[in-house]
Amino acid sequence: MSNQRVVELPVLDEQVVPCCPPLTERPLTAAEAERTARMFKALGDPVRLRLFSLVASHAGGEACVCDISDVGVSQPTVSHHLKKLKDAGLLSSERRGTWVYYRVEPGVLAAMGQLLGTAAC
Amino acid sequence: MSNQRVVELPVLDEQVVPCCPPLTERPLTAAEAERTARMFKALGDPVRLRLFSLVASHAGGEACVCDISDVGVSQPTVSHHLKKLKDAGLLSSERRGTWVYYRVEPGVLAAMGQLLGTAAC
DNA sequence: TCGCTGCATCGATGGATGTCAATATTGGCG
DNA sequence: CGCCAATATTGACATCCATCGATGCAGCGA
Repeated sequence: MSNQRVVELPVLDEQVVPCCPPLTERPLTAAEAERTARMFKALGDPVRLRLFSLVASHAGGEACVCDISDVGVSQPTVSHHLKKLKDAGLLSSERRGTWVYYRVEPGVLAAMGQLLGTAAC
Repeated sequence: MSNQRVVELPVLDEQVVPCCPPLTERPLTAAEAERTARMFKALGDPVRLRLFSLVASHAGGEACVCDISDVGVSQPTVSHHLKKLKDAGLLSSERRGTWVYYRVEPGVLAAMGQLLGTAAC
């Protein structure tokens, strides 16, 4: 690292939570819509929505895959959907021994709530 | 089905706004997830999300199709997406003369906000 | 080291979906 | 009535996506 200017790195950390003003405030730009739609799309499947709510409502803020696998589809399918939720920035995962734990990425619920204009306490 | 027990008909009138407790409170049932996912799915396309935000943020609470058609796709595609948003219960439409006006179905934003747990002022 | 369990990845497949051009429909206006 | 503008519908097409069985891989315990 020969660069001595220490920038605040605003760089990478803007893709997870950070989206947009309320939908009712002004029209989304194409780019904003592109990013935001990914989150909605991720929750736009019944199985994924159930998985997400299973994780979100689980005690301790996290859930082992084995705790939430009973949603009526095969194990590979569950794994596939969890990956999608993770790719969309809604969940994160951590392996601990034999098991893998998923938790809701902090801030996501608030961010989506803000989009809907309901976070205006 | 010879059962004569008259149930309260929770049947038809529960499809528009009315969904579920916060995702963080308890896991959604399969049926709840099915209904709810439809809304998220409808917003899970960039073009639809832009159309929705165009309507939602438009002065007067409604927008003529001609006001929101500039989203980079053809006219039939715009019409197609508006129909989907309508079918999902997110928008309603009304024809006035030559033009058709779309508006956000009342309560939807609040309902989705509640799902995300952010309506707890 | 071997085998078992929990989870992820791969490859295939049927069905859903976004898109457009062409066409139909509806209403206003001469 | 006849034409035009604004939307909707139809039909076709390419792509995406949810799903599964088979397989891979990582930890754990015997």
